[in-house]
Amino acid sequence: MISKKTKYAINALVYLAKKPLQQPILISEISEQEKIPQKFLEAILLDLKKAGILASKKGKGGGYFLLKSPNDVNMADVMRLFDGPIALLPCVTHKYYQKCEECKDEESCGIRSVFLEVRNQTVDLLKKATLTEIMKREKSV
Amino acid sequence: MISKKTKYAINALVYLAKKPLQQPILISEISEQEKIPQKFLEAILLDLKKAGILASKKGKGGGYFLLKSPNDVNMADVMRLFDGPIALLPCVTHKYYQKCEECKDEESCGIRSVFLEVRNQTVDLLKKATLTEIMKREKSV
DNA sequence: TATTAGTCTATTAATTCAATAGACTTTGTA
DNA sequence: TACAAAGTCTATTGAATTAATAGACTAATA
Repeated sequence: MISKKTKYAINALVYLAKKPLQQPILISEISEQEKIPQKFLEAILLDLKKAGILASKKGKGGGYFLLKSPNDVNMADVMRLFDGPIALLPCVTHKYYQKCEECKDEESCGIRSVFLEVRNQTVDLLKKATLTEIMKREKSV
Repeated sequence: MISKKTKYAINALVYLAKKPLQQPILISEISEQEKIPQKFLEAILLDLKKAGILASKKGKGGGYFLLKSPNDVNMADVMRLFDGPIALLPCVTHKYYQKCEECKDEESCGIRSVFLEVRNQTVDLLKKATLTEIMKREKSV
């Protein structure tokens, strides 16, 4: 399961992606519309800003807006930002790699082979799932 | 990430699958060979027994052995047993289904659509990953 | 009947998750 | 220029989960 943080982040991003470019949206608006505790949301948006996905404007008339193109924001990146690795086993991640204690030879490990395949497929799908793609899927029903 | 419990369970199952049918294997042996804390392993094996995957024999000459055929034990079932749902979102699981608070219409939700696809692909792969399959992959390198 | 080996219940330490509180800083505008 | 709006930062907390440990109990075999 992904954390609430990640889910909230995705909801907020989709919400912002539907607004006009560069238009600052209040945290309080996102919080109310998407039913996300405001203080919690503040931290999330800040992280998304630090990651270069969002930008913000302070003071009156301020708020958050998408910095990256909705085409360039995918679910794999968002999940990694908040939940860490997507892989189900540490010996199968790229950035957070950790060797298994009990494993003699990693290359010939049947368990690893299975979970490597799962990871690759999942990452593939999540990378294709951009904000644009998510909005497209919404409309098509 | 899967829990250590699940990982230990898989390691223990693969270990048992390599032994002769019906031959009871000591908990202590599995614990040592697979580097799993013995007390922790006891609980795991008990759960696998309750799930009908393993059987045990008490007293001298006792131990655990596979009850199901290695062909019928797959990673999806094992993961579900210890870690619960495989899906990344509650609105996309079968048995643990929960509606999203903020979602107006589930059928047309673009986020859900993405994560449903991820879930289905993952479950597919994990169901094919039986103990037999894992052992086959080990040899093939 | 002693010994071996699995079963059961309870507890604990550590970590992570989700949320909250409050003070601080920046900025637009009256 | 001062006030109010709105984002930023640091700290804390409660709950839940994970990983592991301890110890008493029960069943089976030689």
